[in-house]
Amino acid sequence: MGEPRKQRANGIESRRRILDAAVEIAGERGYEGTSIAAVSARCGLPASSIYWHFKDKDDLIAAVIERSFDAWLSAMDLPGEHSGTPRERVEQMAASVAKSLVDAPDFLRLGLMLALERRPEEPRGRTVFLQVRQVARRRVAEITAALLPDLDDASIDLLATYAVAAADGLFIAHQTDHDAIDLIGLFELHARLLFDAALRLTDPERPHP
Amino acid sequence: MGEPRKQRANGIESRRRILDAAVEIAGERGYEGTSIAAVSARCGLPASSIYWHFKDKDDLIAAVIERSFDAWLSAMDLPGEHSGTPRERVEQMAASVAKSLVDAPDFLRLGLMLALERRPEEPRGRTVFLQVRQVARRRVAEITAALLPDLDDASIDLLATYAVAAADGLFIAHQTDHDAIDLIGLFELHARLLFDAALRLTDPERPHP
DNA sequence: TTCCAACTGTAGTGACCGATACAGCAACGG
DNA sequence: CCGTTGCTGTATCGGTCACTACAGTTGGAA
Repeated sequence: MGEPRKQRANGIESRRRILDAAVEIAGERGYEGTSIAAVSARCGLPASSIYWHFKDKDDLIAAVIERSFDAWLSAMDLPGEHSGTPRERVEQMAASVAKSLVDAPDFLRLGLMLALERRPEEPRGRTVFLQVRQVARRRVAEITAALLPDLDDASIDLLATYAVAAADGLFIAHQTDHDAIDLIGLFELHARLLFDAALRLTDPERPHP
Repeated sequence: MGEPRKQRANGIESRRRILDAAVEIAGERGYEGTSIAAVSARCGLPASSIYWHFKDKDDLIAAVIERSFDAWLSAMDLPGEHSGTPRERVEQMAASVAKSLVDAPDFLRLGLMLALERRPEEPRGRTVFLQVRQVARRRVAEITAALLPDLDDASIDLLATYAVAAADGLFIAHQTDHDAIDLIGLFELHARLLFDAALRLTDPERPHP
């Protein structure tokens, strides 16, 4: 069997243009509001090209989510070195996440839009988003456990759930009221609150500050 | 001039049925996905009745938001008595908000769905939601200032913004993963984190816990 | 009883929806 | 040169969209 035939140059280029247009429109108008005609008009390619690259509209949206997720991951450079105190490491992580969300907001933006919907036949992009997000939550739980070994499992789970859920909320506030919200500052506060809470949970007898 | 003619009994009843159907469908499928035909099918009234009660689709969605807001407000019984320590009062408020969001989730649910969209011609329901939410944020800031008079304005603003934004995130987590998320417990944690952070902000020299 | 406002039912409007059929074109391997 | 493959252009499908025209129907006021 022959190797897969090399695709022509403007094939991947067209796919990129379609996804670029789709991520814009989906971010403006949601799943249902993303019409193929609108994507076609914005990227300058006919509908038949969109349907050549993607099976159907659901497949297109799922591809948008997946590409946005990759872009977000590479925008977020988690500090690999285990440097500094645990508190500093938590603050570094929060800053890194905040910066990545400012630079590559599409993934969380579209994902949350899909997540809030509950249509009878769930879009594939929604399940992809929820799965990825579940993985992220577990990662946060692992890191929390590594930084604060004294925490019991229930506390770790509660903290991790709170950490990512609240981060979603801060992100939405930033997206909704772009000018008035300092996302970086909010994530700094978020990190401090979380760390203090973690310390309190390790030693419930600690007096209130 | 005669007094406004009393409307017939099943006029308001029909209006209620339309709104009930619309809030369900809008909560499932978002703004664009809420078709008049679907609302008509679910409430059993023809499209012409919907257009008699509401000017157009935008007006219907706005009415849904407004009614959901009223329902949410009356589901949230904020403790009027200034009883207990400030810490206890904050925890009571958080519990009250959490309970109201479990009992009457439609307002925040639909509002956040609309808030995340950015269509060129903004739906009226979205502006209504954002305005109401801004008022709520100011109320939180006022209460914070009253409970902790030593806080400067910038800290109050930061805390209030964080408080409502994070609450949104917790709510979304609960809506998205209804079974695995204990919204009441998360709001308890939320209240404690906020109060500790407020204390820290009043006295930055306070040693870390 | 008559009248009129408050609705409801029927039957559409043109525009748009997602999706497809299919011919045509460019570029490559042979 | 040919044939195959990757991709685009045109044209259209049946279905659904928001919305409307308009003729009932109902019930209280006069």
